Amino acid sequence: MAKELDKFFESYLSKKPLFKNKKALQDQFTPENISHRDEQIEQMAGILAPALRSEKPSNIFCYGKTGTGKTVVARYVADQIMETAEKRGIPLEIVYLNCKMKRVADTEYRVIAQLCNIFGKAVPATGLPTDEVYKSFVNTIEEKNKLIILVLDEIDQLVEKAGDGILYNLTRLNSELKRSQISIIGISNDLVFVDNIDPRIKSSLSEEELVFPPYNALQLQDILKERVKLAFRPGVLEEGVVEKCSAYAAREHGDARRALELLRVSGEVAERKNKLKIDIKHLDEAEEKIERDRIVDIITTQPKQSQLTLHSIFSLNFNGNKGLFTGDVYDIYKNNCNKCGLKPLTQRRVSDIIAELDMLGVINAKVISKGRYGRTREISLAIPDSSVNEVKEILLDSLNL
DNA sequence: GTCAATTCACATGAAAGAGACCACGGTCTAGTG
DNA sequence: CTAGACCGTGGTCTCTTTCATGTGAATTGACGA
Repeated sequence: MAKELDKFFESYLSKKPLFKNKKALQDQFTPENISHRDEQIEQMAGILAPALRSEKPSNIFCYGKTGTGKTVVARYVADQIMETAEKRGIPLEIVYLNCKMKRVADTEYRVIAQLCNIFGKAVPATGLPTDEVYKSFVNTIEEKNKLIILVLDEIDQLVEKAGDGILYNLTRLNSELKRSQISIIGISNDLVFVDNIDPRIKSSLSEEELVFPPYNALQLQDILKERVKLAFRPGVLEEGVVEKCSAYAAREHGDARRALELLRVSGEVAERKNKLKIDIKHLDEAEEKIERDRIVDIITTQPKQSQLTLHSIFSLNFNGNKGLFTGDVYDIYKNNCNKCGLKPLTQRRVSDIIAELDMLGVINAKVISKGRYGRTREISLAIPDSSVNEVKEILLDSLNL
């Protein structure tokens, strides 16, 4: 066995890798030139430019669907402006914070605490009153005596979880600051997000607005080709792979991130199969794999109660029932709870869990009215047949059934 | 047959509670000089 | 005398429960044709 493994590694190394630089296909990568976003880059640069004269730039609000280049553009412009500022010794600091990161920046307290930490003031992860942390934050940046640009990525997630109070406080902060100033760049995936926040905050937050429209298939192709040059060794892609890949992604609202992921995974699939080229079949496989991984990932990270709810839906579904309703699921769920020793939750909560599972795309749950027979959710599985068994295994395993 | 009222089985909202975390400050304890 | 262990307090955060209110169409039953 040891010898075989030895051989395996040898042959692995002797193989010519398909990838030249895989990083170019990953999320955090900031390419040197960004195609089809010149307009946004120019606008953003124009708005932020006053920072170089130590004047507070307007707050910017960027929105557009996922994978339309918002983050990349923001990072790119930030990098460039920082470079200039450093060269000239201009007191400017740009902080990037992704509000979606769980347990790091998804509540008001944590965002402020995180910012304090970034600015070099240690603040406990919890335990202090929020206004205390605010004070500490104000003092810290006041000491800095700098212009600060705060990039809040996925700001919609933050507001959804923590309310818009934090934005209000942040925008108001400038009046308390004497020596430093803060500008905010908010980035949101949610297009209607601005309509739901307090109009006062809205007006101060989105002094300038940048819209990022989805890429169309041709633009995606350009972007992919650009990255392919960086990421793969020449000639490893079959004809038509890039085209099909961008077509896939364009169908999904022009999401460039997804297109890049698809390409990366196809490369990995082909590599694992010892192929010298990546063809369209690999692309299909990659798509399936991404979807399967996504679902498996979602399910394994769910809390036990959610898993049990899902398991109950599974077992009902397997008995051939077509119309599954909340009440049925809850009955089975309660039985299952007894079986594996969990304390059953109330129906109210299970109803929410079902809604959450629907949001995650694991099941379809549609609210229907059955007239005299009440209102309920009609539930069905949204998992492709090919992964149903795998998921079932995972659930049984995780629940010790 | 038509129409409004009724009714069901939850959905959906709001508020409050429980329990896990965490830091802080005070007190106790054991080790050190 | 001091560092570290140990507690109680006061705060946040997440997950739940409790209580209240909302909802949409099948059903019902009165009414008129």
